[in-house]
Amino acid sequence: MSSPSVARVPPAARRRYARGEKRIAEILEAAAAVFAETGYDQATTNAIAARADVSPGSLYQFISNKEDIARRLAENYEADVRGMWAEVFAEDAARLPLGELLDRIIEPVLEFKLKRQGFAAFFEGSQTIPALATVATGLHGEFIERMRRLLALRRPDLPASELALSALVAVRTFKALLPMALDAKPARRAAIVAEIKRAMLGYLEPTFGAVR
Amino acid sequence: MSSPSVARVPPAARRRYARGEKRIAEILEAAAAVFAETGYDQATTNAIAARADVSPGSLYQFISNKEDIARRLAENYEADVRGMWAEVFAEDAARLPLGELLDRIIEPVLEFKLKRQGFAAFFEGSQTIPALATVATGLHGEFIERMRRLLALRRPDLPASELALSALVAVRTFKALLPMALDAKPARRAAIVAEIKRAMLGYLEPTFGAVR
Amino acid sequence: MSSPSVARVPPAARRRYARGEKRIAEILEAAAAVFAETGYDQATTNAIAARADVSPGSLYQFISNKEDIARRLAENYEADVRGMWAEVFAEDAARLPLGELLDRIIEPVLEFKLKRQGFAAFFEGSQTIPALATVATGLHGEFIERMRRLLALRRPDLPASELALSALVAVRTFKALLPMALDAKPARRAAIVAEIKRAMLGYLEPTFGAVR
Amino acid sequence: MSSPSVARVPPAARRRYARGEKRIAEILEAAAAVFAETGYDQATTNAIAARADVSPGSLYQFISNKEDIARRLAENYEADVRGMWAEVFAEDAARLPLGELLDRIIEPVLEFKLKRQGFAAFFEGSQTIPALATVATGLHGEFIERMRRLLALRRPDLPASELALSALVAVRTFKALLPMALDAKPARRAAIVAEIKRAMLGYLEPTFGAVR
DNA sequence: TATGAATGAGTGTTCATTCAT
DNA sequence: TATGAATGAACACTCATTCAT
Repeated sequence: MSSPSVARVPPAARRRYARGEKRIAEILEAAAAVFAETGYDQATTNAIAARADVSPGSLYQFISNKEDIARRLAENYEADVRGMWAEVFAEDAARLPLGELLDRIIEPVLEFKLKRQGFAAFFEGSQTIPALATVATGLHGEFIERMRRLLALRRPDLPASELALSALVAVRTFKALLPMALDAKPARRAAIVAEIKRAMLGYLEPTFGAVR
Repeated sequence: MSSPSVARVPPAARRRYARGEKRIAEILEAAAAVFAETGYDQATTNAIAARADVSPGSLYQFISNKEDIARRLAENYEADVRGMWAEVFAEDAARLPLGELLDRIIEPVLEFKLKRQGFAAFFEGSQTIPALATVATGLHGEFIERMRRLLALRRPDLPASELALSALVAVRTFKALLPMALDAKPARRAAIVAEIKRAMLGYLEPTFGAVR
Repeated sequence: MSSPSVARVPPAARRRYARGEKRIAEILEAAAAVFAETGYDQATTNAIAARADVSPGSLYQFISNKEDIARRLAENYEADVRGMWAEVFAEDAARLPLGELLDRIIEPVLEFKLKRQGFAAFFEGSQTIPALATVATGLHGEFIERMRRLLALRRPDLPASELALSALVAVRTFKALLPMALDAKPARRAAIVAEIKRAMLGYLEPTFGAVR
Repeated sequence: MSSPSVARVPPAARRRYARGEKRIAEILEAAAAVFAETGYDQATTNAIAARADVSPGSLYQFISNKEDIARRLAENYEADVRGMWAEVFAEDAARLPLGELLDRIIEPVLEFKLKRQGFAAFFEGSQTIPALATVATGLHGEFIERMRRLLALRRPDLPASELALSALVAVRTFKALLPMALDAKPARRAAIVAEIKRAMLGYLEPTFGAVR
């Protein structure tokens, strides 16, 4: 997860602080795994503690309750997603040929989700846990919005509603197809990615294929 | 939910039996609502009993445990889906022009899910509940398989792997886009359905558009 | 504890209701004992359940949490105290000679507290438990107010502030001395009661002894 | 709190020792405040440590456990009470007119309790904490005994049991009325003290008023 | 068959105390 | 000596399930 900058702090304090930070990271990592395996409700704080090789009490030295763990995970995940997006949706993206643009998006998102395997799926499907639902919904909306802006730059002549709908469909399709690549054996992955790209191209090409 | 055939049973026993069946149906209906609202883990058997206007003890006259409720719901749901599919994927479907074929699929599935609103979403997202996961995965696989067979009839010349992949992509895309129509205000629904169709056509047309 | 009137309820429902009532009474009795022995904080709900010969879960069939037990105990105690007062402070009390008036008060209060031994002491000293503090403070204030009114009837010529102060002092003194009688061996009790009366007479006589 | 004599110890050790003493004093002061505010059970050692500006671990450098804090506080309180009593119950007290004797007692005790406000009340009401109950009971008994001796000097002719009872009643009454003065606004205090004195005089005068 | 009280294992959380640094 | 993270037994409370009526 993203590590905050460490500077201008006396070294002793930093060491102590760092210990706590490390523990939190361990706990969150354990929690991510347990959540991914069993779901939020079935996940017991004791199981998380055990997985993090920590006593039940230690959990509460750093987090304030079970939902707080979820919230922190969500926030870390959110920050990481934003970090990835910063590169994916860089300024020049709109000027790329559609095929290259899709490569530019599919590749890093796939890589990102591969690294977070289980948790990403858990996160995406957690509409019943308020702490996660808010973040997930927000990120989803932001993804669509970024896509919409990209499409708008290519076809400023299209009505807003059409642009919005295209972005929505594109993002939903993409999110639905990506797991095929995630779950596939590495050897098959390239072929599946190609097919995902083909599918998206098929949908977007007619309208957004040619940049003026 | 589908009611099994009732025949060749003495009338008194039948009445008793029917009464039990009715109770089960009430309980399952209540459970579907509670599950949809709160999720499986948060749903308490007491809440389900209360909603079904039945005492907690009575619940266990008809079901053997909480997971059993989920299993029965899943089985009923499965049967209903199969019933719908029987019409959707009738013999003549393969001979339809692609556009009509898509209408034939999209329309009833949308209608079906609209009727089961909350539960369908709950069912789809319950990977952590074995009783549901099995059925959901099975149905998902079957949907893909049916789609694959349909495509195979249209292009028997294509290699099996390509057909399988196309079916997979088509089904996933469809499932990902359908909620847009489900969640939309009724007035917007037709437009969204049209866009869903356009998206799927865009993907399937090049390969499966023209039946020889 | 005060039992609510039982009437105009179908007998079956009454039996069921009565069972619950009995259980609540048992639980409250057990709780009163445990609270009296260990104090509110040290008292565990499990200990209360065990003492009531009931499982931990059963406690929560009737009460909603630990504080609720305290609240109910306080309310029952309050009701019982009010019941006793109704007789003690009857209309004619103000016309009694002071000595007889004191007998009229001391005797029933002593008897009442003897029956509730431990709990009364616990109740009186529970300023840190909001559920009890409110009731205790209220009852205390009411006791003083009743005494004040009694004294006011005897000496309507005295300024209000003096009457209030006398009532305050009388009640506090009485409450402080009563435990001497409670804790004493039964044989000594009469002598101590006499001394309590003498002490109060010594304070009240000069001002309120002679009714005009 | 009373500071033990410091002498005949090498200066370095003394400084260290003194430092420890200071820490203990700070901790005990913090504990007294926390106990007074929340009660013994609700008071956490962490809260005490924080209030004493000390880490939780450091607490145990000086005290051996939570009850030990209470015990030390009780002992300090006991010592302070004894110190006050030494003056109050000096040799000449028995020869004073009763009114002056009461002044001699009421005044310093009131002042003493005013200085210890919260803790005194906490201390007095802690029958469930053995470490405090013992000391409180002991002090209470000692107060009565001192009073008894005073009364015995005035009326050596009275039977022991009567003297004991009078002392008991006097002390209990006094303790019950004193809080009225403690809780009163300073302006009202003198009037209340006068009333307390009047009440006690009313009880003691008849028997102990005139020294032979 | 229906009821709802009864059960008790299990949950999240706290906190007095210990211990590595 | 001082720190504060670590510990783990306990606690209040829940809920799927059972059982007496």
